[in-house]
Amino acid sequence: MSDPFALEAVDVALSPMERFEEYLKSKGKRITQPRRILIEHVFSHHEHFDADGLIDELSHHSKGADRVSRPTVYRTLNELVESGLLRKMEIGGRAVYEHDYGYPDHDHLYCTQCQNLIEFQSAELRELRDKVASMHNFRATSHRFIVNGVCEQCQKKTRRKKRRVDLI
Amino acid sequence: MSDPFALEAVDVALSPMERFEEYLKSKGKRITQPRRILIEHVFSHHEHFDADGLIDELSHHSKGADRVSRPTVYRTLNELVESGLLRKMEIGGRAVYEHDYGYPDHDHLYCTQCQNLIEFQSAELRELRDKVASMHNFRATSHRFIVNGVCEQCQKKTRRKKRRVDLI
DNA sequence: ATATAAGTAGCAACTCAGTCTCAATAGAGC
DNA sequence: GCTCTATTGAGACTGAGTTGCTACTTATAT
Repeated sequence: MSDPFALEAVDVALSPMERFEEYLKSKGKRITQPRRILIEHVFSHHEHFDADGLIDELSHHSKGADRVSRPTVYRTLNELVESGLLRKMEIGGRAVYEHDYGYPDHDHLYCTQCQNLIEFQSAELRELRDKVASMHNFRATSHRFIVNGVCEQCQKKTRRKKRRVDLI
Repeated sequence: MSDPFALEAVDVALSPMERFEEYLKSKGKRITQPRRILIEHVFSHHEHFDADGLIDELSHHSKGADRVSRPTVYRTLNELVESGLLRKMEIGGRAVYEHDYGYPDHDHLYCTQCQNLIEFQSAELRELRDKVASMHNFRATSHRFIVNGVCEQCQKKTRRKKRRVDLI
């Protein structure tokens, strides 16, 4: 049973690794082992993630060759955001990252119960944003729209719990 | 020359102080001097502010009677958010507060150049939010919409600077 | 291949916002 | 005023993220 709202990846000419190499070269930076490990890791699955998780996986629980230190995880995440490969957002005072390169623009529903992020796309939102911006002579470059609430599953769980309580 | 988009305050039965007292009583909490000082201070002007500013004004540069300690500033801010008097948001990894009680719902344009927040209201946004939410069987309770970009004044400044450079 | 120069990794120390502990104090109700 | 309990303030602490520094890689020239 597939999610009818799941977002499709966008076709891109270069792999994330290649794009990152372009970026590094353009900045006179070097393609190093830790940077390779990190980007490989980050683009091997498509979930939202935070620095802490990466540090756990790459720094704490890692044996020799593919270990990356804490500062380097942070440094490289910043470079990935800077280069447009990742998008960073703050949710509940916590930095969360997601793929940007090769992934369509979208916004999020945030379930305050299970902390899950649900993605959605809306052309109308973009239009609305640009309309409001132009009304204020504001040159919009990006936006962050997060809807807080309770997702379908958590609503069901809560209802079930309530019913159970009612029986007592 | 007044801002044609300035938001109007909403009429409310109780003053912020009175509302806060209601809240405190309902929670078995006490109406103390530091809490009074803080809320008085916070509702005496209508800008966006952060904990740091309050600490500066009330904790560092304050003489005797209306001094409030750093932990108490943080504690009370949380209570003010909890009680619905203030709204908290994260911008650039930094917590920013604004009046909620007696102030209409709105969202923000954030100028990445001068760090200013411009408020705007949009009924359409609310409708759009609820439409998207219901499409996902999501029960929306609130949202945060921040448009990043450059405000009118900063655009002018930048253009001027560019022109100056062009002359060289 | 090899030397060389410059960028980078890792460590540990640091910063900064926010929280916690705890002893002393001050509200609220009697 | 007295008592009980919430609260304050000081300082210690936490956790995310950053920085200074030295040893090490990487890129490039030799």
